[in-house]
Amino acid sequence: MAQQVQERYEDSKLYRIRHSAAHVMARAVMEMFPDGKVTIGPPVDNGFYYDFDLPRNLTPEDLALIEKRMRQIVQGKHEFQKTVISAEEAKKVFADQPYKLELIEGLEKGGLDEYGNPLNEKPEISIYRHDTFVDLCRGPHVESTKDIKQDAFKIMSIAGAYWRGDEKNKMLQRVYGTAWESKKELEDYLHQLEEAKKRDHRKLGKELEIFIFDDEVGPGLPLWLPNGGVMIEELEKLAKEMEEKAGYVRVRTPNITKEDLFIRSGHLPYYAESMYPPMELEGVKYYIKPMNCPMHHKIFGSKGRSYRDLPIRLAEYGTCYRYEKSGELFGLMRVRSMQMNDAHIYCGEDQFEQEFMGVIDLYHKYFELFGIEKYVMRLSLHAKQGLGKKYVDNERLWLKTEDMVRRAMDNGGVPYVERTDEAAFYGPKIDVQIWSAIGREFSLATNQVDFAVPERFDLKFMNKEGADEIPLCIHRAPLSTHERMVGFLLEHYAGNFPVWLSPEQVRVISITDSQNEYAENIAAELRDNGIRAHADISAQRMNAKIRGAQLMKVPYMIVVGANEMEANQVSLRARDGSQQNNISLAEFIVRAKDRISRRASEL
RNA sequence: GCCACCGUAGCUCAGCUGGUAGAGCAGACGAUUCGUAAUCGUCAGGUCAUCGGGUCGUAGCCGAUCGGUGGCUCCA
Repeated sequence: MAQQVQERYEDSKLYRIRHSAAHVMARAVMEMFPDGKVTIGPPVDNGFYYDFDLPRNLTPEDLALIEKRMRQIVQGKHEFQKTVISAEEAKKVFADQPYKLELIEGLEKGGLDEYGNPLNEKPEISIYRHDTFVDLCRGPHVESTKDIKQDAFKIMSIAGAYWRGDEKNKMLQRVYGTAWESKKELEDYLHQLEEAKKRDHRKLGKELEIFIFDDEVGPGLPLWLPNGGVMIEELEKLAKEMEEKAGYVRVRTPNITKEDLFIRSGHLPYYAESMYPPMELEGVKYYIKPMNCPMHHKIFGSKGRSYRDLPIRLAEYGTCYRYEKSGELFGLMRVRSMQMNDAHIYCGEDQFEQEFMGVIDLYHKYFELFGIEKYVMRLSLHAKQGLGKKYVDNERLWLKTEDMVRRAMDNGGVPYVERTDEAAFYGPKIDVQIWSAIGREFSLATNQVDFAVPERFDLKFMNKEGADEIPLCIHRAPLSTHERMVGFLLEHYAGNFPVWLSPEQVRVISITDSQNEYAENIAAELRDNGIRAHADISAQRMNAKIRGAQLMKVPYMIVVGANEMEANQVSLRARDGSQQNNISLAEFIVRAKDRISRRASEL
């Protein structure tokens, strides 16, 4: 049976509605600011935006007025009319619009699109008109403004954005809007945004007492609270088990190192901006490490290696510090201090595919365990214009290693998308892209090929022919950093962690204080069995205790009253509200231990 | 780093256009001894982010700094 082909967003009616709504918005804004300059206004996920260069900053009141005016405009039922014109004509139409003139130049000269990226062929130049407003635009649009439902769009926010996405350019004002086919869809979307806010890891992290930030410690430097500490311990335990099975060995390396190491690695010229500045002692500069690789390279190079020893897989949960710009920080997802689920695999070229796919396999095991389904594997490639700047200047090796990765993924039948200009400076990589609750995209895990740095470290092994050979290095971090992973898991589970990951696994609740001692004994016995439990013997009523445990999303509540104590039993209430009354503690322990040992998702 | 917005008790928030602060929860204490998501009462808690300025006077005005939020740029 033929599989139904999903319509591309670019071909959908929704896309045309949003693109057209952007034009209508631009018209409303230009009415307010006749001297304002327009730039571009494309559809995006869930909506659209338009970038303006205006004589003054827009205010929230302005946005309300713009939205109101847009409603009037769409009701005018103006047709969108396309006209193909020459570059000369276009320049006349947009004579007082410098940004449009720049775009026309780009189109005319050799095909640059609106973001300044090269196009394969010289495109035609077209303009779209609705009523009084004309915009340089390749379309497509809806037929008439009446296709934009006046109650199915909303202006969302105002933000700064650089012209053509380059921070050297002027900052424009970007107005974001959302538009849908019906009022219902808009309402659903807005509701969904509200729901997403509830599972924002920054909110949950505070409520569940996972981590905090403190002004005196500094931005981007999370303090892990006891509950967060437990999760980290569990994640490390998981990683160590999995890596041991997969043939990794563990190493440990210092947090600071002499400047020389990063000069040799090549990180300093590429990476200095993201590093904390050096400290100088007795004439020697030391840096806090932003990554562990160079030290692992030193360990590999610390003795002679034979092809018989390869692959060598060095693993470490290394603590790194990166000076991310202040505006880039974002809860736990983007921090300045982090612990990476790091490892470096040194192998020969003939072993590459197996090792690389071994890592991908590890990813899949983790994702299955966590039930992670919404992610995209991205093959991140170099860009020619970045050679010698962002990327090591060796095009031949770039193309070769990119092809090796592509082939390995294809042979493994693993779906992925390709993106240029996203590689590491030393080689291509597979990034696992995920989205935070509020919709921001992040690379969770990464699997990178390094064809450049081993040579700089003079790493070698003796091959079968008795000759020195430079190994390839695979950098990988399937469990990301503790920071990003915990942030992601908070949102993924909305704080309802599986039992093995839950900071507090069991809360024992006494109904009256006659059962307090019984409750404490039960908690102690659970702890003897390796289960994280404590008794709530506060003077609150049982209902309040249960509420407290539910709010902290404790998976199991053991309730004990006079009946249970009399019969030497317990009653179980799980986080999902299910109950199992008057069972033996031993029976519960079997259940809890089963879930924990299997790292099961069910309660 | 850039643009915009925000910063009031541990937390969530109220405080109209300036007349020197209030609630709920949490906490302490007391009472209550209770069957699956909040028992009642009392008390304690803030130099309204910080610093400077304007004003007879401000938590509400202006400026700077620090921190946060939404984007941009950048990234695990």
